[in-house]
Amino acid sequence: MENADLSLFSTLDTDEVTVFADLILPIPVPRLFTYRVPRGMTDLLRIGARVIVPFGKKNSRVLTAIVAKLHNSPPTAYQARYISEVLDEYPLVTGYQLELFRWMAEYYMCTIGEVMNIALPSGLKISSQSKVQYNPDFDYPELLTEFEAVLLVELKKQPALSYDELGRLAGEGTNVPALIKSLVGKQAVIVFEEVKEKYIPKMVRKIRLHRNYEEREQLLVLLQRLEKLPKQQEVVMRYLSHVPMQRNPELNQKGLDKTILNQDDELSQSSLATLVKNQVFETFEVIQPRFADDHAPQVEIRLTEHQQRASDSIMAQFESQNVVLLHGITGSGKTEVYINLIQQALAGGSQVLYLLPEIALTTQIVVRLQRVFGDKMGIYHSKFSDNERVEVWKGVVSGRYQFVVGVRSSVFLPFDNLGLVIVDEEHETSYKQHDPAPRYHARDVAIMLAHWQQAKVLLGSATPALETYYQAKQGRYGLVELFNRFGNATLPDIRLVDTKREKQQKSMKQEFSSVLLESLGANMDRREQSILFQNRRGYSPYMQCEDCDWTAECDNCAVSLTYHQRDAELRCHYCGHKEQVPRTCPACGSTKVKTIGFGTEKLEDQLQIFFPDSKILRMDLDTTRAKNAYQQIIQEFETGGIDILVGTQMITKGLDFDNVSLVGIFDADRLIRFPDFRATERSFQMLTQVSGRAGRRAGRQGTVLIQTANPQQSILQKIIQNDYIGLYEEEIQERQNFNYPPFCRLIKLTIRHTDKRISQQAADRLAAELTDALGSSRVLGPEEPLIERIRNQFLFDILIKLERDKVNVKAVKAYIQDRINDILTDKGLRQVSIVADVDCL
DNA sequence: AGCACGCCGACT
DNA sequence: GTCGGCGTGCTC
Repeated sequence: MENADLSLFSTLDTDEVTVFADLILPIPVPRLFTYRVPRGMTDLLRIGARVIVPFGKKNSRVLTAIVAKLHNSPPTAYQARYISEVLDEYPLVTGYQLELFRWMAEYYMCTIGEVMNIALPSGLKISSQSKVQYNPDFDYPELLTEFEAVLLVELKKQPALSYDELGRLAGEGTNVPALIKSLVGKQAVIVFEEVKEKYIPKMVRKIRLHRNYEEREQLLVLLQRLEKLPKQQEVVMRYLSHVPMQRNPELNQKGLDKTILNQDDELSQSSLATLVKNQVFETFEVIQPRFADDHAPQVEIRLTEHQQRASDSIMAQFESQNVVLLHGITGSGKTEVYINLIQQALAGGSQVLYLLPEIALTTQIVVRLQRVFGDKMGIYHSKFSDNERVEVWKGVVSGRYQFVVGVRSSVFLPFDNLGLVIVDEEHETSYKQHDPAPRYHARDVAIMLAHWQQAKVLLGSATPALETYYQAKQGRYGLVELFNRFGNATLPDIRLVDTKREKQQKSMKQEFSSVLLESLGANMDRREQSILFQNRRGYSPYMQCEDCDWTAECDNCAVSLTYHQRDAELRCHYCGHKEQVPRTCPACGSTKVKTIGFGTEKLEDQLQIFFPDSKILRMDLDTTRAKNAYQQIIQEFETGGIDILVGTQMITKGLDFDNVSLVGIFDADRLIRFPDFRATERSFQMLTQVSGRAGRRAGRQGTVLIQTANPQQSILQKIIQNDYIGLYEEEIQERQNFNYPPFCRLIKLTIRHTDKRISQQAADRLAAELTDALGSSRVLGPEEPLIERIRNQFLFDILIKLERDKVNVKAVKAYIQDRINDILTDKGLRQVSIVADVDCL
């Protein structure tokens, strides 16, 4: 450290050179920020550690930053400011992550600050909270208003208060910012920033017997002594029943959660208090990990012959491939294979990451994994509180969690020794982040991540993304296929129901074909369960006047409003706008305002009429908003004697019910005809996944009924035959003919502005410039998207196609970014927003 | 992103 | 005459 003798000898030693740090700040500005490292901090500061810095004009903000680089070159153009605090003694962000951040910013055309913002749970970013305190040097009381004078007397007694706290003190209805401004002006108070860690470890109060009573004899003496104090004796006995220290005296040191001991009665509380006072018990606090240690027994997993062969084959292919695709039909028992591979990787001492789509994670799969891995497994999920996410992050740093199951964002966890990454349901589009940048695809990021850490990647799906299967066919990925259902369960019998014919025969009852109604009835009689799938929530998607054709539309978006019967309102599914249901047509006054089309709510309604005695549940965004609603519905469906579950696509993912033998699918045609080059692939995936919910138990074949007006469609035939490969071959040919992924990369540019002409103008100019540089075959548009206006912003899309290997993608992206920046700084095109979505889906 | 600075309408 | 609306520009 500071050594006087040494400094005498050194002419220009490093201690004398000012150290600068290039920092990643959580703001969307495409560069790092250079700060000075204060003298005493230089030895302490590591790359990857978090620091607190002042930021903005007049240091108006306080931000958490990450050290990306340390150096000695002072910036020439400005005076660097000082770092104010170091938050981490050791890097919180690993070198691999910094590399990942840089790569993502470049690849996904965003800033490194945006990556940091999404990567770190907000509990690891500091909150800067303004605090107000009485100014001890205040001496102009004559300036104060009467109200302020009264308030100040109170304030004098208090420690520093936050804005909110001051507001409460001043009373309801006070204009707090104005009050503070006034008080600050009169120098009556001081305002300052208090920096604190947002993350608060959870503390648990525990008790244990005093050391004196750990010996068996002493304990007996104690119990003897308490003979006359039955209440106290009972408390000790209760403690001993939870902590069997007769067998193992060391258990006492771990103690017992205080709340367990005095659950119900207040009497035991006072008895306990006395025992603590008399030093029979002692209390202590420990930091409680937020994930309860359930000491789960290590369940032995037995693989079937097919599973074992798949597992062996995957391991063999890992010898020569970094990525292997496990293509296994629904219900083939991929999870057991995963578990087997995870165990092998963990035994080898490396970390494992298991990615699941958001919804699938909340379900049975986690329970199954927990039974095997117990508290060694971390769970990273958006439904968890921020503190819990920080816990997992720190647990990965400390080595507590070698294995994490998580959603998309868990690719950002600070792994440094990954051996295996599993991406389950690899085709799921929810792996692609849409809204805030970085618009990343977790599957692709996982592959990069694994590449840097020399880890292996296993992609799993019953219906792989076309891109993925193509890579496997090209030999760039390994491929293992599982075509047998677990425990010899058979695949469901999938049948098409011709709704056009039933309509002609007048045998349709509302949305239900006679075939479906009969099957539902028969299924109920057998006390078996059914699932109905309609990928549309609400009661009906349109409300229309029969006389003048007026339809209810959103004021802010170019979409029709959906009628929600339960809340008796019209809702926009894009901006959340709500309206009352009109009694008469707003345009012509007619009373013949009808609903058109149907969603899950309407199906539920009609079902209840057809089957008055049945128990029906609905699962969609509207019924799963509450915290645990999702699990509750699943639980109720499993155990609550429910006959029918009606749901949107969220029922397609990862649910595993034994007693479901019928699946009904509505409006398959709408899925198939969706105007998008991926519509066929999507339909196949979605319909196959829903179908897979039927008949997962061995010895009984499930039935799937797909209602369609056009049973001849080739894709429906493929679904019936479970012919993924046939679909792949047909579809890949189309993709090649029209040059779509996997034969090219797509970048979608979306231009938005409240003024349609300005939006159009910016889009035209951008498209023209890009066409000039890239050629017209690579630039499509601009064109209005299907929904041309959202939240009062007019949208235009430009699609850029870059063929693989032929184009310097890096350079093209940089060029596109330049053109975008040109437009954004053009005086005439102010406040247009342009968003680039790389590898858009 | 968020915050300050700066230039035009309804109010003590 | 001021408070405050939000357009514009910058952040080490």
